Amino acid sequence: MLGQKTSNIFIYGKTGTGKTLSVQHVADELLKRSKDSKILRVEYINCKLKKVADTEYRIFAELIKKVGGDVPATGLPTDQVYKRFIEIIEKNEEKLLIVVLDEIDQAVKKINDDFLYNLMRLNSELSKTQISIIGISNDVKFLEMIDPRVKSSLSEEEMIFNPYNATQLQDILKKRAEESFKPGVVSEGVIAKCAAYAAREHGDARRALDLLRVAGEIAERSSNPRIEIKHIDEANDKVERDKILDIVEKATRQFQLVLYAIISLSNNNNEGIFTGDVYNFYSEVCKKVNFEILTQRRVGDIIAEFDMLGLINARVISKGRQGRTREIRLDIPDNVLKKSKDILLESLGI
DNA sequence: GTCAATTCACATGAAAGAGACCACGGTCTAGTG
DNA sequence: CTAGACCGTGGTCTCTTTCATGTGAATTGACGA
Repeated sequence: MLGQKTSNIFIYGKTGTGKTLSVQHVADELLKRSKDSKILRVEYINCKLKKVADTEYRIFAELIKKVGGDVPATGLPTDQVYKRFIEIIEKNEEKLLIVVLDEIDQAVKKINDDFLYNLMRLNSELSKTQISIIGISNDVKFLEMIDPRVKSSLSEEEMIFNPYNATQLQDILKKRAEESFKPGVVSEGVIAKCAAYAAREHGDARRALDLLRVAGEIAERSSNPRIEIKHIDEANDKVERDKILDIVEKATRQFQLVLYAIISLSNNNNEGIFTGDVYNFYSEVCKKVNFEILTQRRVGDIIAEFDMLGLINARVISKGRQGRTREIRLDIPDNVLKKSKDILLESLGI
């Protein structure tokens, strides 16, 4: 294996299907087998994390940090960072560096695919070290949107991870339950229910485990010795609720203003509301609380982001002569709505 | 009645600016011998 | 003379604006039956 040219690998699979875990496991095994740590090095980077690796600069900066260099968070020209990376790699003298890029599709979407090309091209500039890339993506169409040159070399080897089905999820959950709960705490039915919830979310094992954990916490708090099905339901609610409230709370002022407008409008109107309505209401509120009014262009983007986050459901429709617009429907469950609104009111000082 | 052109109200893209943050190198200043 | 403070320049990043172009169907108006 060593000494030969290594392939790049491209892995595809939905979230929670064990891609990351498998890669990490394989990496560990490889490291174990190469007794001399000077030969091989594996670095893992999650491209989705904001503030860590969502630009070319930051990806290289992160890589440098991982291989033992130091680089400022900003201020250097990108090619400088690039050069520094090469220097450090050469100095380290490992034979092979495996770079795992998790959620690589996110990075390419945000930046462009040039950085991938640069990364591949690095091999020709390095004399002692070889770099091999493992790209992990949960978007199949990802390969279609990148540069053909990059595509062919990235997908030298491809692997696909299929979502877990309910039975497999049950197995995973059972194993985990044995490890972390005393026998008898978790019943068969509870696990089935848990698995069913997660299977609905395209077989996300992480979510299933989360659910079980939270349900355990809930049961414990109500000093119930056993986890029951209702706890799973509660846990599902809670996980969902926390996710939403977290988004609402952490959003910037302008996002909160737009969301407030949407919530207010959908209060007295069950039918869909439109971008124009939202913008008007939003402007009014801005005037009232003395905030700068953003352009409609920007507000449109903000609405689109809420759609991505799942707080609203926005569909582009054409109303014929009345133009094209988004039809927006709030997608926050009732039991969270009030709390969300309270947070907004307080944060905006209305 | 039918059909193509028109029109609306935005969506969507691209480019560029403002302001925050930061590194680097040069210059100035104060303390030291 | 030298270490540290202080500046100016040039870079990135995020959020935003400006300008430009795209778009799907209701509406309109011309046309032919």
